[in-house]
Amino acid sequence: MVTSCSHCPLRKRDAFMDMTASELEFMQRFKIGELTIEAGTQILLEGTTSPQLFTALYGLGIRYKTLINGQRQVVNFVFPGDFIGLQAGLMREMQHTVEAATNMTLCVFSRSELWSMFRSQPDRAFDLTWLAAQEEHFLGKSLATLGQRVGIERIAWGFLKLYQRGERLGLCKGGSMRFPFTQTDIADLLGLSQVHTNRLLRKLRERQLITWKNERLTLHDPEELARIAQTPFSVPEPRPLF
Amino acid sequence: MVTSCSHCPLRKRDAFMDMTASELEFMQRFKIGELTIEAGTQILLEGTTSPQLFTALYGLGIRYKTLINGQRQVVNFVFPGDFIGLQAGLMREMQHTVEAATNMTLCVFSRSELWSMFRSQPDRAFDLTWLAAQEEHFLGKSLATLGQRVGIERIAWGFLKLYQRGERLGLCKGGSMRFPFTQTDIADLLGLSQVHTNRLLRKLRERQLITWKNERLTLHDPEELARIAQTPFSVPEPRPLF
DNA sequence: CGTAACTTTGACCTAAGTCAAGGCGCGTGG
DNA sequence: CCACGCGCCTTGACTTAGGTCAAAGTTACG
Repeated sequence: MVTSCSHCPLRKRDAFMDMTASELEFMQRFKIGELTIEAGTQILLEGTTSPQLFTALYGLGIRYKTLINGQRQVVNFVFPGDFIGLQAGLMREMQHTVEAATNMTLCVFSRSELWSMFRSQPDRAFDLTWLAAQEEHFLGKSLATLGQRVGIERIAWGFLKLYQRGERLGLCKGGSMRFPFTQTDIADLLGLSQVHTNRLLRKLRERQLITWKNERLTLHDPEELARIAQTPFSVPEPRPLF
Repeated sequence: MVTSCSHCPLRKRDAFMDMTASELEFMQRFKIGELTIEAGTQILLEGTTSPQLFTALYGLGIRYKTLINGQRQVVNFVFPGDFIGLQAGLMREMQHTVEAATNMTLCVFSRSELWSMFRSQPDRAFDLTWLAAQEEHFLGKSLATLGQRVGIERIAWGFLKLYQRGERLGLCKGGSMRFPFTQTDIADLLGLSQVHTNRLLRKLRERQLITWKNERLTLHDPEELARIAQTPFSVPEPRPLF
């Protein structure tokens, strides 16, 4: 049973900007189905193309690139509301793999309709471009983190950003959120080894800043984490939902 | 004296995709002037907005972010044909600073016309989105470099990418290109200290892989650099010019 | 000729990587 | 119900890439 866009559970959240009736109508036509997949499954594969584009409706995922020697760089995590497949839609092929970290539900869109969207829905096209620019912005921040911050700062930064995204989406209860990732995921995100990541986590735990067990992450003192990470503490603004 | 888009010296290069007559006509209207600036000048400033957007016509520049402790992360270099100000155009403000490394000439566009472009020129809007996705792709690769590669690999990667971009634009003569950057720029690009960068450069010089003096960079063996960088050796495809 | 920006080199230090072993929790199958 | 295997986390011992500090050499330029 496919949810109609007019009943989309995401759209109502204040993390997302409102949609006009005509936008909504278009999205309804653009949407061709819903996909439910199991944790660990790959959604889109680096180097391939896909006739489908997605938006995460429910669940968490992970985006990563694989180098030719097998090393892995985690590019970002996927949260509900995130658009998946921009590159597959616009360019020849995906530049990274997207994998489900939990069971996920995805909205499915038709790639071939993307071009018609640019013709008939300039506001939606604008939003999509905005999303791409936003992602570029985030990657720039990540780049600065890997290039300029030391281990403990990176970890603090990573957890803070992750948590802020979750919070914005209303995914956090009492300072804690679902966190289905491994230490290796965090290590590959931040350019650290798994062993070193483990030791840095211990430091944060000893300083009572975080708790992480049973796939739940709790931040006890986000401001202090922000201080360590040398980053201003701020909540993301509303953004278009795609 | 402002060059008309129909005589744009960039558009003819095979690095860029062709433009239809109607696209050309639109660009002509979209373009409101030309800006010539001196080396060292800032074009757009992180955290500010601008009524103008630019395309680099001539010269080289550098994009960077500044952290609150003053450290600098170079995000990318600016080559002729690069669009400057996407974030200022779409989002509230710029997320990084753009600075001229040489004297530069820029095409100037009106920010307020950007939205009308999405309405009236879907193909141009599509191209702009493509560009944003392309930049996202590049930043992802940079992220993987900083996160997963060791110093010597990073330097080899950086030079190779830089050179390939120059070559694609026809900026290289006999294996060498203009290179108005400093060791500190390279260090800040790759997340290394200036001193260590210097030592790694010596290694590359000793192995006869590069020559760099008088603001000129020569790659003597790009394939070997690609091998060191663990990256496939490939030439970028044509892309839309904005 | 003097100053400033950039590069080179040496000496030293430390953050982070590697290797290796052990522990813990969980699911599967005998 | 136990035991084996597997994935993940933890910890110790050791090594090393790369950072920091400092000084001297170069080059460009007013």
